[in-house]
Amino acid sequence: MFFTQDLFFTQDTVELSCKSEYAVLALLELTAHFPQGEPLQIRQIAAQQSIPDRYLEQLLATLRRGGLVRSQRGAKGGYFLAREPWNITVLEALECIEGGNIQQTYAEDDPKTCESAIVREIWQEARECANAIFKNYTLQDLRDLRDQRQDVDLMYYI
Amino acid sequence: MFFTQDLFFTQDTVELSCKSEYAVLALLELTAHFPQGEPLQIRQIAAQQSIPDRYLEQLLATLRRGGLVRSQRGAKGGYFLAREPWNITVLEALECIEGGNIQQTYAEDDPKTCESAIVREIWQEARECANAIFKNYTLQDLRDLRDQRQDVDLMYYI
DNA sequence: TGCAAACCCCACTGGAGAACCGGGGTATAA
DNA sequence: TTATACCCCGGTTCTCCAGTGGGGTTTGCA
Repeated sequence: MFFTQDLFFTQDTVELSCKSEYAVLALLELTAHFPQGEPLQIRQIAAQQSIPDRYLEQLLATLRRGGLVRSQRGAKGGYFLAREPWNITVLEALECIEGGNIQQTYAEDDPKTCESAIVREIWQEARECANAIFKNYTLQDLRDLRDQRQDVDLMYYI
Repeated sequence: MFFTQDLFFTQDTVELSCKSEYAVLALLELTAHFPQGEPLQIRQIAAQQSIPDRYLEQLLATLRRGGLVRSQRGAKGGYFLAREPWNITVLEALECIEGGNIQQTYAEDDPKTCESAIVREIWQEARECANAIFKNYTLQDLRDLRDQRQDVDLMYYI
C-alpha cells in the first residue's frame, strides 16, 4: 500500500455527489454539441458518460426547470443548452441541481450561543471560498480543458 | 418577505452538519477550560451549548479515538484537550469527526471519462480552498474571536 | 469496602436524501 | 397513424444523521 503526498489531502467537507457529477457531465456533452444547434437525446448523453438514463432524465428535468437547458419533445427531440456555454458557470449548475433542499437548511434554527454564530461564520467563509472556485469555471472552460488534454494525449500517443 | 443581498449566497456545497458543529463547540468549551487543567464533564458541555448529552458522548468518543481529546474515567472524571488549543485546527476536528466514511468515498470508482476526471479536479480545487480556510483557524483563534465579540457586546451594553 | 459519579460500548429507531427502476401519459416528426 | 422521445409520478433500497436507551466499567470518596 502506497500513499502519495497528494492523496493525503482527501475528501472532507466539499463532497461531489453522483448527482452533481452527472449533471455537469451532461451539460458538458450539451456544450460539445452546442455549435450544431441540434437537440441531443438523453440516451446519447447517458451512453457517452455511462450514466443510467432513467436517472439522468430526472436530472435534466431539474436543469430544465432551473432554466439551464431547453427541451424539445417528440420524435427527434432532445435537449439543448438554454444559454451559451461560456455564460453558464459550474456554480449555477450546482445551485440548480443541489438547491432543492436549501429552503430547509436555510431556515435553520438561528445560532443559540455566541460560539455557534462564530462557527457558522467560518463555514460561510469556506463556502464562499469554494463557491468562488465554482463560479470561475464556465462550461466552455471545462470543455476547453478537455480538448487541450485530448491534444496532449494525442501528442504522447503519436 | 425580504431577502438581503448577502443572504442570497446560501448553502451549497460546503455544508455544516450538526455533528461537526457540536464537535467544534465542545472543543471550544474545552478550550475555555483548558488553563484550569481540570476535566470537564459531558453534562456541563452539553448544558452550556445545548447539545443532547447522549449524542455528545459519542462525538467526544470519536474525538478521543482521533487523539484530539483525552478522557478521565470515574467520579470527577471528564475530558481535556489532548494538545494546546493553539495547536489544534478546525480542519483536524472535521477530519476526525467526519472522517469515518472517507474510506468508501475515497475508494470511489476511478473516473470513466476524461470529462469526469476534469470535474473531479475542479472539486478537488474547491475542497483544498475550503480546507485552507479550516486549517487557518485554531481553537484558540475561535476562542479569541468569541472573547473579542463578548467585549464589544459589553461595550454596547454599557 | 461500598456507592455513586462519570465514562465506555453496543444497539436501535425515525427520518431524509441518494440512486435508482418502472409505468403510463403526451407531444411531434415522418 | 405510429414510433420516438420527453414528461410526471410513485416506489425501492441503501446509507447516513440525529438522537435515545441499556447495560458495563473505572474511579474518587466516605
